[in-house]
Amino acid sequence: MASDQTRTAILRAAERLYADRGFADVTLRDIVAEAGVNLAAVNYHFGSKDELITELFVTRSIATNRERLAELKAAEAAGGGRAPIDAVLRALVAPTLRGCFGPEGERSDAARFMIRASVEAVAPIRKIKNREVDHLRKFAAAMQRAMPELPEVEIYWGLHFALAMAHHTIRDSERLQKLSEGQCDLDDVEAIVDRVVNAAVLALQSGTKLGETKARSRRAN
Amino acid sequence: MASDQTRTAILRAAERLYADRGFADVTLRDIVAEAGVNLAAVNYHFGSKDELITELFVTRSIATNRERLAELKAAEAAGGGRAPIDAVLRALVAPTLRGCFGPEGERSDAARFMIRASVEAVAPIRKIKNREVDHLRKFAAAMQRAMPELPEVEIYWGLHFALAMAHHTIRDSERLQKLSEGQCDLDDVEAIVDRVVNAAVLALQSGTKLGETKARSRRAN
DNA sequence: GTCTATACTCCGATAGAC
DNA sequence: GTCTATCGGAGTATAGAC
Repeated sequence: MASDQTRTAILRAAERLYADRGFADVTLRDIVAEAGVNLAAVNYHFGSKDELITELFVTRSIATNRERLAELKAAEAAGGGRAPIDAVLRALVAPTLRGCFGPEGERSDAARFMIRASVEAVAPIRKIKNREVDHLRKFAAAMQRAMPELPEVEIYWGLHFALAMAHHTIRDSERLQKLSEGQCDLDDVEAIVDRVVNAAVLALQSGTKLGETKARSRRAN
Repeated sequence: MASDQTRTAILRAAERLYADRGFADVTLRDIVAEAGVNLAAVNYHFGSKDELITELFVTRSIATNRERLAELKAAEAAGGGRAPIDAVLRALVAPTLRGCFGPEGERSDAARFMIRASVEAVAPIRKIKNREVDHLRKFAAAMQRAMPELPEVEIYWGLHFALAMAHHTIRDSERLQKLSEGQCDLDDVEAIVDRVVNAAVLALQSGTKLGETKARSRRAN
């Protein structure tokens, strides 16, 4: 059981240091010093630095995905197997956003770690995100139930754009703050969620009107 | 003038190798071998690996920003100092998207390098992107001229979401392909541009209707 | 001014003793 | 399971040749 203590100590120290200083600035030697364990223990317990990062990210990712699905199930149950489109999109983006935003001082190591994971996009984390497709398919299906008349391809674009706005808000919140000179309030998580959901719902319906805008744009040139 | 040859050889080799294999897998020793120059030449001409990457990215970035501004000026000139909102947003996202997409086989080293820069988000490139605020402010101003009745804060959110959709489409095109099983066509650049612009225009107007959607969502829960 | 050879520091990984 | 010692390879710094 001393094994588990060492393992856990490494995980906690790594999460905190990565959250504080980012992936690029933290070495395994920093982590083991913080955890009070030996350097070789990392490779013994995790195999490699990348696999340590993978385990940290997967753990948090699974928790977020669980929340997402729970919200989706609840919304669909309330609607008798079919949730309105904004509720589906809310279930998709809200858990991620809630996990990252909120009053800056109160952010947990886990929250700040996930922000770093979005911003720095290190190799092991990119690999995992590319395997998220199966999970996303469940939301695509729910979106189709919500809008059965919409062409399937529009569903995928809409889902894609919804994630785009959510993740980009996490990743580039600093630039948005600077650009707006503080006018965009990033401390009110629920307001951000409303904003993203709202924009995503409209974006979802925009694909079917592509001909009109194209014509208007061409006329302007 | 031998100086310029060495410098240029390093830049070309670096851009090509980074485009082919990504930042994480390419070392300075790979680059100097490809360029046929000595290892120390990199530090002599650029100072550090990060500054080499910075120079590559800044060069391409300036070119893209020039295209963006040219399109914006043209659109505003055609409208007598005021362009329609979709033309402004098109000027913002089209040059970036055109530079990255198109038939996969025909992509230049520069295009593939910029895709890598978006996907891997390495430190020196993140720093530059955070300094792009001044450039974006010109588009915020043009957006305000196009929609003078819209609250300023909505302009910033709209600009933010437009960039979100454009960049996320570049960054996660692979996942979108997999999710849609090839239904989302990423070879037709202009269609992607139309789609992003269209969604961004609608997203821009969504912020003012926040109260309504919130009420609808709450009712659904 | 340019370029080269070489050495230095630090990283992640591993073999083997305990 | 844990630790020591060490490895190859990374980016960097510098002395000196041209």
